[in-house]
Amino acid sequence: MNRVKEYRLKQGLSQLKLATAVGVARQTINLIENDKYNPSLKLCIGLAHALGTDLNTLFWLE
Amino acid sequence: MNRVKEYRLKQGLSQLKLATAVGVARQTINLIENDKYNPSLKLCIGLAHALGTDLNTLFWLE
DNA sequence: TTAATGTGTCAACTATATATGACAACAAAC
DNA sequence: GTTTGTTGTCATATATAGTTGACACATTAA
Repeated sequence: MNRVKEYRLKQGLSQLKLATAVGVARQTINLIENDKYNPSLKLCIGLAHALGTDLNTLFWLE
Repeated sequence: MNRVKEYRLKQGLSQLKLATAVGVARQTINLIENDKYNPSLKLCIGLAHALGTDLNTLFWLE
């Protein structure tokens, strides 16, 4: 589980807009949001920046 | 850049011990510490747990 | 109705994270 | 002066992250 979808919607972005903002394919965002796989650190950092937040907020769920 | 080496030494662990604690090869730890590549989120989370810290501390360097 | 837009998913491909095995070089210990 | 542990690095191999193109199914607007 992660909070990518929550923060994406908070910013009013579609999967496609977030994907192009971050330089990946739309499917990649979709798979991450649905926990279908395991993104790279570089992509996680890109997502955190694009969504105005940080790694812990998006991916560190204790 | 990341703080994996710093926190590994803080815990008195060798690359090998950290690698086996986290379930990867020693070379993988070595490459991450020397910024030779881009680990997966799952591995980053494993490292954070093994080193008693969190994602932001290890990988969110602003 | 038709046209957009957003999402979920599939198949096939390419790029790269990670594994395995090995070697050199150094240090500390014996 | 040779063992033992640690690190850096190489080369080859495999698993999987991420791409591209496409389709179905909604919802909303014209």
